[in-house]
Amino acid sequence: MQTSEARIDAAEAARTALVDSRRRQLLNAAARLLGRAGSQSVSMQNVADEAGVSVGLIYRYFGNKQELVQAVIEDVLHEFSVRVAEPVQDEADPVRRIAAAFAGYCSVVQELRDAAVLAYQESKTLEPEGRETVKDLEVESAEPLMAATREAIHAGLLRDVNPRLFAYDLLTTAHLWALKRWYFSRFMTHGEYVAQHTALSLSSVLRPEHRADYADLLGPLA
Amino acid sequence: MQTSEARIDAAEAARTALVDSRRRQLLNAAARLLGRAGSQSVSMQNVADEAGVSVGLIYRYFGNKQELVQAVIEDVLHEFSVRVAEPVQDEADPVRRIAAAFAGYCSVVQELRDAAVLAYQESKTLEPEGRETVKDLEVESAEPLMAATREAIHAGLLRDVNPRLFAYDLLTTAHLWALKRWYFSRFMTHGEYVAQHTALSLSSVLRPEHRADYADLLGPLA
Amino acid sequence: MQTSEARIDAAEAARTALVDSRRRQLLNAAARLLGRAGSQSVSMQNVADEAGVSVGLIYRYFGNKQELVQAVIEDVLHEFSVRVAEPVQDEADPVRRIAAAFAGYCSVVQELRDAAVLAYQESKTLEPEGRETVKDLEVESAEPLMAATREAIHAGLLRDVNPRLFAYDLLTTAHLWALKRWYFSRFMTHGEYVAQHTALSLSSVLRPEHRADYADLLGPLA
Amino acid sequence: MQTSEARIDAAEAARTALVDSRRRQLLNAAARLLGRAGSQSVSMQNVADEAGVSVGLIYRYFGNKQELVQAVIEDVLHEFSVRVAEPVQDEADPVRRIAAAFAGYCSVVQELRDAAVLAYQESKTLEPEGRETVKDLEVESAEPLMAATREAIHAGLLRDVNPRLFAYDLLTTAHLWALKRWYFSRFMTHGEYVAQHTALSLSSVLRPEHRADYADLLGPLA
DNA sequence: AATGAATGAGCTTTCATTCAT
DNA sequence: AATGAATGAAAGCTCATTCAT
Repeated sequence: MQTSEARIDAAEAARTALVDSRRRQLLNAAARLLGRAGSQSVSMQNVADEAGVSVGLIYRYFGNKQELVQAVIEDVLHEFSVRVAEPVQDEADPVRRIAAAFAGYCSVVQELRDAAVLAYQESKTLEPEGRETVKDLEVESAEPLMAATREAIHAGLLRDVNPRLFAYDLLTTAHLWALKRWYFSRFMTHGEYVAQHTALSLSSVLRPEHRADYADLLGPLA
Repeated sequence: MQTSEARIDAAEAARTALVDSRRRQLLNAAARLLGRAGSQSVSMQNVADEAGVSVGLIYRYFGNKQELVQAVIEDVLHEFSVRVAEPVQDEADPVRRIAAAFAGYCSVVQELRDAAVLAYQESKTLEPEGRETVKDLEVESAEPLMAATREAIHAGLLRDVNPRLFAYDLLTTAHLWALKRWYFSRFMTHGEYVAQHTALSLSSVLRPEHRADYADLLGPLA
Repeated sequence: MQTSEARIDAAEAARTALVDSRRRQLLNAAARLLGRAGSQSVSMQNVADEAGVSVGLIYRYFGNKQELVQAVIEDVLHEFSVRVAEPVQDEADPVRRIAAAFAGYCSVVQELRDAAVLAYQESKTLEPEGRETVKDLEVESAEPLMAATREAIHAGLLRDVNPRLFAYDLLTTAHLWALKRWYFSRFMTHGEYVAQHTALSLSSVLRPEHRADYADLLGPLA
Repeated sequence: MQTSEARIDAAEAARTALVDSRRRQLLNAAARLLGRAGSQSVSMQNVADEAGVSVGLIYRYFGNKQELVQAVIEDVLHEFSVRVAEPVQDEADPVRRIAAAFAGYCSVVQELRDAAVLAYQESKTLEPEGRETVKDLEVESAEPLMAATREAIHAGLLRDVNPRLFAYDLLTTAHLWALKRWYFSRFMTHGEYVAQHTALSLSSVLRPEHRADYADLLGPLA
């Protein structure tokens, strides 16, 4: 038997769930629109049409357009963090964990290409506060890489490199495929892009005595 | 004593000079604003105000807003190409030429900070044709680096790396300071950013037998 | 009792009715202004003010200014066709039907004065496609007159005149009151204008042996 | 030997001549523009370009755009009056003089088509005062026809028709070819248009006893 | 909760007009 | 007398936002 509070809680929960699903519906519609027609085409009317609701309804879930755009970006970055955490867990060797994390970033970028470019294009239009949040999320998404790097250095596998620098370079290298695909795709596939950047990065910091252990990752640079 | 033709030529020259200086004035004003905010947030009225002229005047020098944005971007990229060519010439050693070219890119980026971000943020908003021109200019600006890289490989100083990949990575690393300064400046100066990336890049491709020759460039990674 | 479908249909119908009344409101406001001044001198703001709505609203009902002007003209011409068809039906005698049709045109012109001038003044400013539609509508509105004329000729009442020429002359004569009222009203009323042109037109083509039958229409020319 | 006043007069005359030729140059340029690209295209810049002078210069000869447009229209109407007076003089018979005047109007209309339409299209945009002048010029151009009509009536050749009505009808019939050529040219040439309207008009007012004398003008209606 | 008609500020662009040269 | 660079008001149009239903 339900107490009155429990009933209220249940109702509360139901409402929250509804709100969340509406927000999700709208965020997805906006993301779809961005991917299909670019950020130019994101008008409130277009988002409403794409989501199959009315313009007015959007304002029940987002205070204004700014907030919606902000939410879309944060949503994408969140997706990033989540999807990158997985492939890293299985790997015991810290160097191989670096490679796995980088590969993870790259595969998410490849999949969310258009959305990933968004952060670079729209960040200027955000409120300072929102911009900070976006930056925080980006830094956060580099965490797994940074942890693995620190560990690898500590284990004496890598030279004494600044982990924040090294990790962020790898993160941006992953992003770079989205921004500069037009160039790199002229002479290499995304797979080659990932492999060769893995090799170059590790080659720059792997201590000579351990290079042989990671010949498979270094490829021709071994 | 002036002939009548000489007088006409002089008048022509004066007008051309005036036109050029006006274009420059407008390009600079627009670049300042576009660097600060995206082109979506910059109105022609804003540009006019920033340049201290009337809206109407802009249209005497640029057909429409699109053309103005395009011209600003091309102008920045041109500046890039020009300013980067110099520091490279003096260096005979191809590896040191790579370092010099990278340092050159980095110093131009540092100086034109806001403008340098433009190409990344606005290129998606350009007309396809204009986009191609921008891409061509960007690729062109990587030429000195690519030439030095090829030479260094040919001289047996570097491992067998893809020069297009290696050179473009360096180019984008230089650009990256403009995009991610907010992060890197938390723990390093621009000078350190340049030095450490020079070291990392060379470290990844320098053949072991030549590392000693470039200890000054490799720093702690030597 | 209403079924759910019936309720939806009712809502649909209500919306359609609202849309129609809005369109009408805007068309009337625009027609009033366009009749007074040319479309070049009439701004969308003017139309909005005249209709008592906002500029933005006009664009919900008409894609752009061109479309609005086009719609106003077509609306007037449609009104013409509709209002002219009536007075003709009752008349059995084809000659008297010509006179009735002409009188009909003239009375509509008199009533829609300003609007009637529109087609003459704006047709050159329309898109080619729209211009064709306007021409078609104008030709269509001459149909009743042309039919009556053909019949009268076939009945041997009129000389062998080109019906397309004769009918169109009458149509434009009716329109002409709107264009040249400033002149004709100096020395005659609209009623006299109609009577005397009826007389002149019939006088030019009535076979001598039937003139006496239509002395009432020929007046002093009998 | 010149007196001082004579010298001043001569200078005055020279200046007046220069002013006139400049005005002419500009009016012709504007008329050419109208004929080629429609009234939409008449901007001060376009007129200046067409005339091969600067925009500023136009304002030395016309106070503003309004005045220029007005002058163009008046110029065309003046041309009308002048060119119509000639063919009438040779004809002694007043009925044939009517036909000659009508033919004269028609041929001028045919030649100045685009310019003739102008009066109908732009008159709404003129100042009230200018509009009056245009009307006066139009009435004036009907003078020869009216005189001939009066004479023909007085000579007992025509029925007792209102000469102002009859003459103006003919004048507008001439104009009508410019406005409705798109229709009439479907089934007749301009020559046939003139001949058949001459026949119709005369047929409506010629006294029966004189029809035979003008069988050549009446054609099939004889 | 949901709709979408209505608003109006703000954008890009044009062009008549001025005025220093 | 002649130029044309410069101005800025005003146009057409868009779209974030509101609110009666």
